[in-house]
Amino acid sequence: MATEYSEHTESKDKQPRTARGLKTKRKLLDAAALEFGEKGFHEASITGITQRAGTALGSFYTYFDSKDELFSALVKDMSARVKGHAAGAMTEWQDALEREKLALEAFMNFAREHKEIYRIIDEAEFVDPASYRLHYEETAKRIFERLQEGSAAGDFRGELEEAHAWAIMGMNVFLGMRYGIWSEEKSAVQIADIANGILAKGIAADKD
Amino acid sequence: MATEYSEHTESKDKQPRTARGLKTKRKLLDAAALEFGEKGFHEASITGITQRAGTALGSFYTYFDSKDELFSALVKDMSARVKGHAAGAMTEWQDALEREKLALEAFMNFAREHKEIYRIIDEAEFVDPASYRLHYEETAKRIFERLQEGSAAGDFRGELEEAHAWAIMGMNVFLGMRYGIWSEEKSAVQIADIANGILAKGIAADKD
DNA sequence: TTGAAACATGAACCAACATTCAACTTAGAA
DNA sequence: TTCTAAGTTGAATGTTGGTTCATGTTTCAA
Repeated sequence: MATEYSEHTESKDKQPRTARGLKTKRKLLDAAALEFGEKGFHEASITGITQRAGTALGSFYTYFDSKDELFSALVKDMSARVKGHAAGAMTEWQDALEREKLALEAFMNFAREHKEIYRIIDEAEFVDPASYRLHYEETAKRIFERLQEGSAAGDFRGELEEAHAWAIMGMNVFLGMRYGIWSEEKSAVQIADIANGILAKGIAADKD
Repeated sequence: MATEYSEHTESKDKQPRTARGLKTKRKLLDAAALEFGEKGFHEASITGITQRAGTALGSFYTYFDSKDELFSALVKDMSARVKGHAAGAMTEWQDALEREKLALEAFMNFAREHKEIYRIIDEAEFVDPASYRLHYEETAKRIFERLQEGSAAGDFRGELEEAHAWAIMGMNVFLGMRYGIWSEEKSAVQIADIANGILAKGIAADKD
């Protein structure tokens, strides 16, 4: 199942104009996601990408201006995919706390199934810092909006601010790395429960 | 004030044997931290490093086998420095919760003062994954030990596990990036308070 | 059917470093 | 003072891999 890639920032005159061209470009994009995911940006080579895609080296430059531009396009697409996957998972929930649990659970599962996406976004910190920043700023903004809704609904306390969203995001990202990418010794649900416990009551001793 | 660098894993026959050699090596190490911090591993060049250090290109290879080996040495040293700084800040505290606040506050301040260290450790994920992993695994272990001490002292609840440490670490790292490296719109104390509030009571509404 | 625009191809080009090395200088022990 | 090991130097080497381009093939509208 081939993937849709967003086209926002690509140079105007490199869009495929025929069905054949479209297919080739898609093969290149999918191959690139694999190559970058496996080897990282600098170890990855255009040759490697075109070989995986089964096209000639030169064909790459029919659709992309440079290795960097391709990576950039990929980051933006991966970012959108993560976002989409999380949104799709947060449909049925009783209260704001449960919604956060679903968000983390979805993220964990997504990371496991698409380790290459995780790596590409992470590496953007160095290859395409603007996209990296944008990705996390938008993610934080989305979390913050959920927090505000939660406060309004009486599920969360009232004084939450942006930094709370960044804290939650950091939690999620690191748990995703450790228990999603590095090892799968615990289930996504188990991890989501632990994180949710922190959000629900912190880690301090019950004083009753 | 020149910095001490640990020597664990360096090749045997490259240690300086005179005061002059020691000084040159230190200049190279300090210059490398700057160069890598500013440009990142791949954009950084040996030429750039030796120029900053004010030595000849060839002198680099008197003390290091390769660019990778140097980076590796740097990561291990930075890791030790972060650890040391945090430890130094966590001396005076009343309860385990306050200790965690001090830890984050120290980390925030350290990140601000040494943005290049932050970047070097982060980039190790791709340049020297083993060191990256080790850095975070050891940090998590240290946090987990504090959590256990806190539980034993009755400050934290009892069922805390390793994943709680990873969650806290993720929180800290992301807050450090956003409010330490990217901008300083809030003070380290403000951020530490917010994170500590999460650890103390979570984000759920008070139900009384 | 046909012709021009799209697309495909891979050899060749080229610039950017990391690394080597042989000649030279300095340190410091005896 | 002398001599050898340690350290310094920067031009030259070599490799890697992104990018270009001239040539050949396919598509599809007219």
